[in-house]
Amino acid sequence: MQPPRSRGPKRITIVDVAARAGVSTKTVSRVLNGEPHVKEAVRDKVRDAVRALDYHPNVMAQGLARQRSHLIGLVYENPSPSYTVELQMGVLDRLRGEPYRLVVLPVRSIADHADEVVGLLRSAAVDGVVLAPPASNDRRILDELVGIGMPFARIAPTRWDDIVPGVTLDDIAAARDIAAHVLDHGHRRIAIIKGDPTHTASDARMTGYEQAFAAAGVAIDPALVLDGRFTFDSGFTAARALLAMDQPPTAILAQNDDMAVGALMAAREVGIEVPAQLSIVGFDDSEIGRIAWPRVTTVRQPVFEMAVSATGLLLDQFAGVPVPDVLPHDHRLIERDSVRKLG
Amino acid sequence: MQPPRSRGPKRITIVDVAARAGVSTKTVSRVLNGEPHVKEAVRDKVRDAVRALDYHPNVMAQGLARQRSHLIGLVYENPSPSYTVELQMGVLDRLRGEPYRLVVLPVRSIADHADEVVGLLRSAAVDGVVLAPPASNDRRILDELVGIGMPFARIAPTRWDDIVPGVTLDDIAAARDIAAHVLDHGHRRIAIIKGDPTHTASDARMTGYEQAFAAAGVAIDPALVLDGRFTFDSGFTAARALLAMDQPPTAILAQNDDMAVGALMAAREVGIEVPAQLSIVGFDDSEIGRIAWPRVTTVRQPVFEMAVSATGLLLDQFAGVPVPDVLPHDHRLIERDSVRKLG
DNA sequence: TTGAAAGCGCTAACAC
DNA sequence: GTGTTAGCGCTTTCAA
Repeated sequence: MQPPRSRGPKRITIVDVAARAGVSTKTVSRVLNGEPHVKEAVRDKVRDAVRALDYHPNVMAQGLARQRSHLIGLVYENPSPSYTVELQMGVLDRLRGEPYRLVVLPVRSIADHADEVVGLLRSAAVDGVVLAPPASNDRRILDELVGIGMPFARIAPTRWDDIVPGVTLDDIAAARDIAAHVLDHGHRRIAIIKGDPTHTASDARMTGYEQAFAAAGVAIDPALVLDGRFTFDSGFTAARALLAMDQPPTAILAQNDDMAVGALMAAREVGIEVPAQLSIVGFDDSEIGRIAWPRVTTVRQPVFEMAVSATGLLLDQFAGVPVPDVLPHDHRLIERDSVRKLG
Repeated sequence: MQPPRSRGPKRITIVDVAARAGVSTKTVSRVLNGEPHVKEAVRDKVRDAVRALDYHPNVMAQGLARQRSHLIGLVYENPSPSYTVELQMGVLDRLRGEPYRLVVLPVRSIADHADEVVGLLRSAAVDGVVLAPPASNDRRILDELVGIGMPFARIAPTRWDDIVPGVTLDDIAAARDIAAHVLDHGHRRIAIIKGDPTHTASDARMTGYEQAFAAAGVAIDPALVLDGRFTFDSGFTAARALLAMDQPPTAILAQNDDMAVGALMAAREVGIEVPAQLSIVGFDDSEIGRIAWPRVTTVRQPVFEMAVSATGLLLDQFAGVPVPDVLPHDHRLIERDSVRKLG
């Protein structure tokens, strides 16, 4: 294929439409934007001209003139694919039918690149941004955003610092519930696979676990607490180490479903049956936990719905509608087949 | 949260930078865009002013002036999440470090909305677009794109019609290989779960199956051929129907991995063991097939790499570099644990 | 109800 | 090397 590929003939502009309809460009603009004060007859003439010429407004010119791009950004890290997918689907779902497009802005490591994120947003010319964890918890990013006056919506931050709006989930309570569930089933030698240490959710969930252990009067064995990365592979690796111990745990609390399924795979590789010999629970209620075998018991975090809500928060800000500071979302224990009653 | 949220003080423009640096706006522009013919001393002055003012170019103004948005679109349907994720990651991977952003443009049903796709692209103001199947096969979309001179790259179309460029995979050969693999293992009563009927890949893969069956002298039983949708659920449903038959198949060819894993789940629900009592194979080599149990035998389609290549094709077009018409990618049989030798 | 003209912030063409 | 002057295509005063 040869390069030149000229951009075709000259583009049709609002001037052409105005000329053809015999009106001014301002009138065309009025019709296009549904503004009042145009006679119906004139409206029709303009619409005919638009159709006849197959006119499409130049979005960048519009953007320049009205100072908005009709683009929104989604900033996220990429640890768990299942989380990311739901997140994105939620945003897209809310955007359906709205005159806004989604620009995806994955950031390798928010912790390492926090100072570049806002520059990224400016250069992407987005009107606003949905911040997934851990960006939703990054003080530098938030402060800068407030500084330049760019609207945002925070997803599931672990602390607010009076920076709003956002949607929330009680990570601590959710983690407490799932840990309590495992403790209730008689497990005492329980391992924990934490998420990415740079995500504050990892600490929040750990806190929830600790509360449940304390309530049950059980001590957490530090030797059984490992760091993961929220990925399948990291769960696999951590579980393999755990299961190779002299005194392997009877249950594993993984801080998300990807890692739980990774742990499942590790158990299988060494011939340990779940849940017969080992119980495993996750966190999130991702697709991956539903299709695994056995299906993993988890605590549901409504990621899709939170993404929908957060996007709504953004759209409302654009519309000048007052928005609530915090939109809470509920977690829910989902009992499936990966936990067994002990003793 | 209250709405007004003023857009802050007036934005800093190139004029401010020029004034502060004591040069013309054009010179600032030159420095910013790394153009030659500027004295090093002047360059420094401009850079200092940029830093001091925390100046960020207005992307829409740039876009309007140079007639490019630095946005690229990705058009896809959403049947298989695992496919979509890999696709998107491939595009994003290629875009890393490039001054282009990705706008995701999911379309519910390409077949039903083909005529709206190009309008969508225009209104998204993208410079070019990566077309995933089935959009990459839609003649209307392609013709319109050629008509308005918008660069594109087709991913794995099943027929070219001289509309290039794109990346390709031999769906027929890949399907033939995986079917032959199952036939080689002695299976004769083989069911087929096809993909979405509106995707031409479904027919191409079917053709590959037929060739393998013909070569083995085996007839395809039409009663064992069911339509799926490329989703886990559709694979589950189809397999359940298959396994409820008086004479259930001994093997299932699913046209992608999501459906294969769905079939796996269906088998488990009725107590049929895979691969002991039933062999199942997929197509794609998606993440889902690797984490399932047993891990599913499949034929690899390098979706990620194809997305990378396609995006490269687009960037090269922007750069005016001549690009190859077709970039072929290879498939590869991946033997795992879901097929058993019969008899 | 409609239009003329002045931006929006940047780059391109052409001087100097 | 550097600056001047037009646009890019649309929306917005503000008149009429």
